[in-house]
Amino acid sequence: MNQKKIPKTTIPRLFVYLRELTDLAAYNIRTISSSELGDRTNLSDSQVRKDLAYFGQFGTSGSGYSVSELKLVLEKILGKDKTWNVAIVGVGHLGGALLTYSGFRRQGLCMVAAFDMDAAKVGKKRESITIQSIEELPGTVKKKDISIGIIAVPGPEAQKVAEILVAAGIECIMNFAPVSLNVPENVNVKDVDLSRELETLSYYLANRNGDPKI
Amino acid sequence: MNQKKIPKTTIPRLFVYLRELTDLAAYNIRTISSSELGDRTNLSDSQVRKDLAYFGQFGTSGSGYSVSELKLVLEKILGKDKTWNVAIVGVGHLGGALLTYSGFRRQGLCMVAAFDMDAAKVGKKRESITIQSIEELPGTVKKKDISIGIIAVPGPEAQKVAEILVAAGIECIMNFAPVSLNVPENVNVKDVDLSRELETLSYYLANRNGDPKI
DNA sequence: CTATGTGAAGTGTTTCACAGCC
DNA sequence: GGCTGTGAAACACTTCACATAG
Repeated sequence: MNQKKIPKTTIPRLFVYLRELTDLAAYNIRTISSSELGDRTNLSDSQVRKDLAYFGQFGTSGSGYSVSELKLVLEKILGKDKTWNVAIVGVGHLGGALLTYSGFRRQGLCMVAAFDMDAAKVGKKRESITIQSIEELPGTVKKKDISIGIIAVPGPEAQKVAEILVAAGIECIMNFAPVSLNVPENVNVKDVDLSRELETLSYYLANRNGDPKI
Repeated sequence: MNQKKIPKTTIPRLFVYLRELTDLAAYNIRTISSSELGDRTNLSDSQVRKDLAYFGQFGTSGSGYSVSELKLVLEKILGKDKTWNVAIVGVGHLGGALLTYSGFRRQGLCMVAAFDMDAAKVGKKRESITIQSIEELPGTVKKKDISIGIIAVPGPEAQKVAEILVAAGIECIMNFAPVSLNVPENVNVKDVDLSRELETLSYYLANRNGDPKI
């Protein structure tokens, strides 16, 4: 086995490097060293080298990495040649914002459908996407080749929505509801709990100077 | 030194336990074992026990933990008796959604001010909060005792905003911009990069069955 | 008999430090 | 000289397994 095990933490960092390289390329910078790339991303130089070394040898001793070459390599590794169709379930404040969030499309993620349980919202349009009833989800997932589902419904509804998504064949879920979802092993769930993130920040605020003892 | 080092990963989990305990208390469930709490949060029983044991001995051998007691203990540890004032910078789609996101208030986080660089937005109201010019930030932070800042501006503006927040005395920042911020050591930054999270999900989608090699 | 609390073992990740190359 | 690629060491976190308590 030639291939070492790649830490789960490495992949998100590769996306960070890629963004930085895209910026650097725009400024016509030709080469960059691991330590400089690390400075720009708040990571250590050895971290940068190790992450990249999992996938091959792309650098040149003495001068560093070619920006354009490394950018291409990362795009290949990360599958940026492909685009993925995304559906959102729950078009409240947050869901609506995500629906219109321009950052996704730039990264090869296409928001192609939106669903809501609220009959009053069904049929309304948001940025060229017509909100559909949740009953239409399975059919739309197939028809539009959707592979990622975003859950942006209130906590108590989230598990039910997850089951509908899984039944429709979705294997990648981004969950904004503050509950722990139960899904089959083959389904990948990424929890993004905004309150919890903020709360965690505030914990450190509360225990800034004192000890974190009870 | 009586106090063992607490893993950084433990704190977010304590918030997860607390939410579950709040649910359990609402259903009048009196006691819970580590393994049952683990099942409900998708964590292992030993993980639950270890996390709690960092802060003391709250369980009873043979029967488990008292729901009400543990809930109280966690609220104390996590500083849920306090509330924190939050300001948001950047009232676009995402910032606007966060501004009106009801989940924060429930968790002791009060959104009290909003700022935007766009003069057209300044003076407008969103959910009882009047959008202010960024120049007013330092004064408002002091006047309203704001301790957490949320950055929801486009990437290129984020670093500048971070500097303004830091200069105003903010030590906790939640950053939604897809850039790595440079801030002094005493400032706590939590990056929430929605595109990156989705991209990471899609990476695993792309490499589901094949090897993740280049 | 059930379930906690906890050292010890195991696993995963990051940093160190240096040989080798440009 | 400067910088990469990489084993080895250090560190961090999770799981195991069991003595101990109700």
